[in-house]
Amino acid sequence: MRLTTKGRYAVTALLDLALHSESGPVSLAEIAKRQELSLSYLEQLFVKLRRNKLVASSRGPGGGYSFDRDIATVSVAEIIQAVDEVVDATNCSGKSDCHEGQTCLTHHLWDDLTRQIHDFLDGISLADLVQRKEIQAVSARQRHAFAEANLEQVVRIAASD
Amino acid sequence: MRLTTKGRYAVTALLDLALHSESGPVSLAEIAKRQELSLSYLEQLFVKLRRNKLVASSRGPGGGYSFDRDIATVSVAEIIQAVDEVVDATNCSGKSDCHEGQTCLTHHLWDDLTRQIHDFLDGISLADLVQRKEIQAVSARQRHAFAEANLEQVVRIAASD
DNA sequence: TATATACTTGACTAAATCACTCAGGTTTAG
DNA sequence: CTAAACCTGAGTGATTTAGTCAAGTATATA
Repeated sequence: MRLTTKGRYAVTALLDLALHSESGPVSLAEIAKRQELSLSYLEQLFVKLRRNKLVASSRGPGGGYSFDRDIATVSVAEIIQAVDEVVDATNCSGKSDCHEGQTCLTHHLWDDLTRQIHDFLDGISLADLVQRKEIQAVSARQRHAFAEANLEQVVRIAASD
Repeated sequence: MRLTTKGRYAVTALLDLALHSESGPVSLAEIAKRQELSLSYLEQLFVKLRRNKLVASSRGPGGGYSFDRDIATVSVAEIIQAVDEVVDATNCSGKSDCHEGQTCLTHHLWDDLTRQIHDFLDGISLADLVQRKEIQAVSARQRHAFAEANLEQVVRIAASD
């Protein structure tokens, strides 16, 4: 289990998708704007998420991404693994012949830690996150900010006429 | 809590030190040879370990490193923090203003994870590791290999006369 | 059917980090 | 005095990160 911003972005993006998927597919452009992530980078991540059957895509106007499964079955661990490829990497690159063809002194320790992290993240689903109060609070604030930005734009367009 | 080979090396080196510190200070050269780590790299790590009062050094011939404290009070978490400097880094670089001056959607999740990892590693001391059967087994094998290598060298020197 | 929207893919890259090496020190026991 | 051992800082090649850029393809809707 590797922990980089790539995995964090993927979790954030899918959580955003979960929070806005009531009314049909959500475009990456929307997610990118709301979560302040690069659109091109999101595209890369969603290729992997789609290949791992976490999301489904629909093309054309009004298209976007939607979930392929019940979000209660999608764990954070699965999302991170989908985008990060290398599953292990906390210990001696997964193999146990890390020291002179033998296991190294602290091999078991890193193995235990990897398991610990995995179990923690595997126990949290997107549905769990959607329920969380802090996340609902942040999401509400984002909706508000987004609506304001839209309004501003409408005003600007009206003024330019 | 950042997890790199640097931290892993530090833990391995200190564990090796713990396993061989009965008879006075242990030189980095010994540790480097036994654990197959670069001596110069170990030197860098031990500067930080010493500054963080985890070990004490004695210079000159017969010198080396020894523990400054009871190894039951030295946790794995502390060792990693000593060499890795940046304590956080699993979440939004430690601050909570990660998104438009506000906390980002998944901020709490990464906070929780960081705490989880820290607590796990903080609950394991060097004394705990020394007690572990797997570690004693690996250590015994290393002692054996080391003794053999020494014998070989003695034979080679004797032959070159 | 035209066209704009949105997904899809692959190549490329600047910057940062990692995992060291190298070249010199300084201290001190024997 | 000298060799063993710690101490320090600068440098470096390889890899990874976090993207950008460019050029597509598919399709809903007008």
